[in-house]
Amino acid sequence: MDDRARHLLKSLIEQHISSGHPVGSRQLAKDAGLAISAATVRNVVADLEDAGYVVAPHTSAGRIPTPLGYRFFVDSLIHVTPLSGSFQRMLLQRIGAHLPDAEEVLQATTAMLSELTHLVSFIRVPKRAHQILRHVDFIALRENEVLAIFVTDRGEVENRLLRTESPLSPSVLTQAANFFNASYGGRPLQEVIAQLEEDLLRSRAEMDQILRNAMELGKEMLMADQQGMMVDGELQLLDIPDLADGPRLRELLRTIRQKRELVMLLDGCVQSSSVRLFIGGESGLAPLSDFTLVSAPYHVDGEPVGVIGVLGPLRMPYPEIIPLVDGTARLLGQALSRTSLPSP
Amino acid sequence: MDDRARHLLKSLIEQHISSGHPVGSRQLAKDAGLAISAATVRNVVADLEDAGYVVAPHTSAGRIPTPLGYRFFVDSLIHVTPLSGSFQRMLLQRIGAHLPDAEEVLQATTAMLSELTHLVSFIRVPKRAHQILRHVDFIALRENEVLAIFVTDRGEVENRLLRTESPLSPSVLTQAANFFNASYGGRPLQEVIAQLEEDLLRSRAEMDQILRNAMELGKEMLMADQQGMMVDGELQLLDIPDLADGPRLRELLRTIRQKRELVMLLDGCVQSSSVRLFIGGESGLAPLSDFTLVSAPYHVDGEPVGVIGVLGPLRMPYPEIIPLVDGTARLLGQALSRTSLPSP
DNA sequence: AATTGGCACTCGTTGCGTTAGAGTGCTAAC
DNA sequence: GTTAGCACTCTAACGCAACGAGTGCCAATT
Repeated sequence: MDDRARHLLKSLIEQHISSGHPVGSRQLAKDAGLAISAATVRNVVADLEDAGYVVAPHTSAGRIPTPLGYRFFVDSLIHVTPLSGSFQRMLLQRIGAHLPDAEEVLQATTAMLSELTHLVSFIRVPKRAHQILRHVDFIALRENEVLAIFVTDRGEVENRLLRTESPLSPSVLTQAANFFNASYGGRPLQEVIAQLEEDLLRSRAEMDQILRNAMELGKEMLMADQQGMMVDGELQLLDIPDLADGPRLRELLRTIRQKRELVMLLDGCVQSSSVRLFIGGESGLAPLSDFTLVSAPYHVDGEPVGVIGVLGPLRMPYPEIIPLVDGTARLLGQALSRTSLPSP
Repeated sequence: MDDRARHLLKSLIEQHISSGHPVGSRQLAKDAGLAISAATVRNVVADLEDAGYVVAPHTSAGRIPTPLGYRFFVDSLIHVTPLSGSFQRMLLQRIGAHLPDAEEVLQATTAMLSELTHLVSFIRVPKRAHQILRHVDFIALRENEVLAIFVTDRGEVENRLLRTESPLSPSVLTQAANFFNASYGGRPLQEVIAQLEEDLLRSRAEMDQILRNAMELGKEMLMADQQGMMVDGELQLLDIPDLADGPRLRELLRTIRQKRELVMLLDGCVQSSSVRLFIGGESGLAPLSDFTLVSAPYHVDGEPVGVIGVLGPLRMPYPEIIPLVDGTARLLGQALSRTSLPSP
């Protein structure tokens, strides 16, 4: 493909992104800024169609980009410019306003991303496997109910009500908690679970029951990761005039709701070095085939722990969206990292 | 209004609820089961229109009920039959499956209600004011960060990261927690807050800082009540063919999102003796004027603590919806009450 | 060999008149 | 008080023609 064709394809896609309509040869010739007639444009565009980058919705209409066309566009036709320093500072301020509560930070970040992009945004929550178990508590609530509380070094708290077969006295519970803290405290959650599993096989002490329950709670905490995803801005989807309602939108919303598939998709991006796009059917998920997903992993203390992203129509302003998602991911990681806390 | 008119109005509304179309005199005469001609029906319906119970969308169409018509319908034309025992047992089983975790119970209940009614459902979460503070913990996470954890007798846990000005040793924190538990434990949250406020004025001890923070956490727990609402089934709104998209739907979704107004509305129903309906504009909230809200308070241990409800188009199957909401409220209260727990 | 203007052709969109049907209100008869 | 009949109204659906945007192709031009 020669230079002129690339330029025309770029111009065509840009026009279609901003107008939403199919782009005709006449308009394209005018807007591309080339000293070229509409007829010549037609020839070139016909080649682009043969190559699969654009299609005509019907015989006598202009062309619109195919997913392949968008892919080529983002890969080879545009170069994204990083966010300006002042803009970054603004975002960071907005994200960081909710420190030190990590959950609130995540919520604020999705809300912000959705607002800035006018798209649905989501965050794959940070993995907990490497968080360190800081504290465990067993609290007697009523006769046969014990509340188990796990606290990690990042301030995440998970709790669960346990039913016990026989009433346990507060002193037994305190003892159990002390033992627990001594044995398992200060170690990564993942290790704790493994250790618990092993210990349970060996010992058959009277604490079995509470140990077992605690282990399950620990497992649940890790398990929660497997469906930990925050979504914001679903309403933005209703504002897309193109696919206004249609069954595809329904399908998409349901997919977002169910999370499972999306989470699997996102988890494949955690190790990516940078921003990553799934345009149209590239994700392999049927309900996404009319949409584009832009994702970027974020790192906490150097470890890639989660992914943020936005989801919208194929026709989205990529040159703005991509740096926004990328930048937000970096800033989020920065905000959540230990080093971000002001030293005393 | 005579008996026949009542019968016709009832029949008209039932037909419109099931078909969604305006109901004409011919159809109505046939379906009402009266030995009456269409012409007679026309006369009666004309009176009903004068009385404001029905309107004709345009000159040569049948009639559809007005909000006033629906109001009369639910007040005087139908009598709701309670849910069957076996059905109640089924629901209770589904609700209770998630005990003893109250939060999960609430979530399961909204999901169930939404699924059964095919409407948006929501729950005003139980008020915490009367819950008893069972346990407080202060945990040192890092240099200047302390995690405060409050536990109530119902197993609700709230936590918050506090920044302290100077590093606090674990022993100081333990001491603080012990003091806290001894002074304030076992009392209703509301009292705890009041007491804290008072104590803070008097003492100027070194614990001031942590006390103050703890008080704020306690306040936050109560405050959280003020916007505590769960929503499920927003997607159901998209299935309403009538107002398919339109700006009203958007407006409604936004209102649901913002919660504030809805929460205020619902709070007005906590003291109601039973199920309560807001048909059309009756709520005074403009975005609800094309919808009906059905709410019912639920009681925990005899105290009215929250409200559940559904939201849908004016044209909803009231004779099914009303007992469903009412029954679910009762069962939810039952599930959450202490007495529902199997005694040892 | 690439480019361009011209031209016939296609097809979606828009606007308009026509028709069919449903339903009403009214009146006169029962 | 009820009913049948009838003229009238209004919407929804359909068909049709005009319009215009856009294409593809060909022959002429550079």
